[in-house]
Amino acid sequence: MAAVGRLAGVSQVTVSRALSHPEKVSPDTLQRIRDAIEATGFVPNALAGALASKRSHLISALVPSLTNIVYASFIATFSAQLRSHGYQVLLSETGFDTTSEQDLIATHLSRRPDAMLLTGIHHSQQARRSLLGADIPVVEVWDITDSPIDMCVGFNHVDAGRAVANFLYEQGHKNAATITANDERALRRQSAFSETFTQLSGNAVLNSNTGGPASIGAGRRALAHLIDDTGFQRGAVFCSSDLLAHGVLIEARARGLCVPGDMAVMGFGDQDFARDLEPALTTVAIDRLALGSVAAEALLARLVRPDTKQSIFDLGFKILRRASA
Amino acid sequence: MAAVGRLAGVSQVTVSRALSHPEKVSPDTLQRIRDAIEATGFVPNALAGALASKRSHLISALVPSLTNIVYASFIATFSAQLRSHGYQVLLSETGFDTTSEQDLIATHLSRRPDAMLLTGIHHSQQARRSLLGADIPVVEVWDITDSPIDMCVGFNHVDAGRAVANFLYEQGHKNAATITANDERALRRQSAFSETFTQLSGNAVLNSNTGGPASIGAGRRALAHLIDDTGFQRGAVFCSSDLLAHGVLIEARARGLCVPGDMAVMGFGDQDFARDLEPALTTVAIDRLALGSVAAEALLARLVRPDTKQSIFDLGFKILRRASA
DNA sequence: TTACTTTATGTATGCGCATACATATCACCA
DNA sequence: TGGTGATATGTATGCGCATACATAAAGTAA
Repeated sequence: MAAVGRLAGVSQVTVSRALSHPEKVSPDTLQRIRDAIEATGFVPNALAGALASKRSHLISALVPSLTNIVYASFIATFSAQLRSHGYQVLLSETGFDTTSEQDLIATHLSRRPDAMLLTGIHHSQQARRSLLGADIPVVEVWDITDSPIDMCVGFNHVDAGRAVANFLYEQGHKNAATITANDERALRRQSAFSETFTQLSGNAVLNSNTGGPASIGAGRRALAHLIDDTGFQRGAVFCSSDLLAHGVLIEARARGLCVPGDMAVMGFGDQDFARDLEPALTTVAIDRLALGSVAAEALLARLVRPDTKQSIFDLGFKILRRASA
Repeated sequence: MAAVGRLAGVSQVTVSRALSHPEKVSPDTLQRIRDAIEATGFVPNALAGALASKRSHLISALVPSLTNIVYASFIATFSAQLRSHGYQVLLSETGFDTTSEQDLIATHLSRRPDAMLLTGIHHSQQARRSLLGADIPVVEVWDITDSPIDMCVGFNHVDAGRAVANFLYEQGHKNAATITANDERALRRQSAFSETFTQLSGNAVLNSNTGGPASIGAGRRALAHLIDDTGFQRGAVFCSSDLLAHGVLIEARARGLCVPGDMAVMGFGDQDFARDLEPALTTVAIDRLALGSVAAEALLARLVRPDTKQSIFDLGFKILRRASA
């Protein structure tokens, strides 16, 4: 920066100003500085800038999995929104484990992010302490709670499970099964569903857990297991993700079962392919774009005015009735 | 760090050493320092550390799209591998546009990454210049070239297209069509396929471009278009991604076409669901995990010994014959 | 014992920038 | 003409750490 200044005939400070407050520099000086930057190929050192100004323009984000399109898509929105405000996102995968999340939080905090996004509302005590100590805006997404670390953006998973139970019961189903990935929030929806459905129909729900992440293959295998090993035959199947539901659809067809005639299938998430399946998948829509952008807005608001009050954003959900249930 | 030192009765330097070279600090001093760190909740400032040491332990990665599982999955491996060596990955989405890539490169370089990963081998001239100027290891992935900026890890897309053409021709197909997403590498495979297949069979290939990213819906619509508007009826369909092929399978079934009896379908990528479709998808397997880890290893090697010589890693591809073709 | 090495720690310094404050110049009005 | 305020630029400083170098203490071989 000093070298650029020398070339433009000004001091380092003026170069700094030309970059961050161009309106405070006279037009011709500005031009000379810009020419000098061009000529030298100067790239400002954001590390030094952050150290001096105590603002890193970095926002850290922790998601369970990058390969899960559900997280990837909302992070894409989140990042784009923040980028347009001059922030960069430092992204890491935590897995579904609060201890590894805790380590990552410490690592991320060492980069002095201006704010942080976490997935879910369950974090280790140590993690909460670090975050509180860091004194930066924090947004927890994909779930809501009355006592967020700072802010939260999401929806109520218990309500969602209940709503699906009511919906399927009202469609006339008396029997139901669930297929759920190994994900705390999905399990919460599952038990809410199960409880409500049993209460309505008087019949127990066959709950199953794939023991891993959601995938088409896992959905196929889960349905096969449900039919072959537990004798499930007719009724509704509520899957914790569209991906599982998709696998269920494939397996059902391979077995000659008619959906929704023999078996109604519901997914969760309204992923882009849901409408393109045969039959089109009935599912629960979550506005993932809104999730990403509301989370970004919330952080930005806090960064501008640290006393911004609203801290709980319930984005809700919507049952999308299509052909499969 | 000075405060921690005061509490432990040592200077700031000793604290710094305790953190980065614990073997150079006497055991009891080390313990006192660790207790002090624990007591104060001290989190080292990586920005200052990077500024002083000129090593940021940050590696920047630019991919076209985070929501494309194909990129997400190899980046997951790449990140995990680097994390285990003490590096963090700063990830951004470039879209499929070299100008926006160029801007992102500048932004990323301002954070002084120790190395950079780029997707593909086509970059703006300006981008190449910045990268060369930054003087850091660079790895370009998903493609290979004789003249990488620094290193490249991938496979030959022209060879892949040709191999698929040979494969389908040998299966006895005389007619073929292609459905390709709007992606430079996919288009290169398409034209290689097309040229080779025409040469072998004497018949022109019906090429189509979805004009956007690959998706199940796009695959369905593309097949519908192929059949309704261009009269394609029997033959082989080579899709630029498994996702498109999946859509083709659904549309074919919806139209009562038998796969592979009436129409053979090939995908590309061997995504996890390919084996779980009905019929199971014949596709081209790319070892994405290897891609991520070889790229990470290549960068790590360069970081340790800057004169490491090998710079082109051809990972190849493999045609996986399953039921759909 | 001397001289030399090893181990443990401290002092001084600077990485590259942003900020507070000082200074200089100029326009403008009384 | 002096005084006031606005505009443009510069000087001094420190952000929090890592590194080179200096020093002190203890061990080692002759």
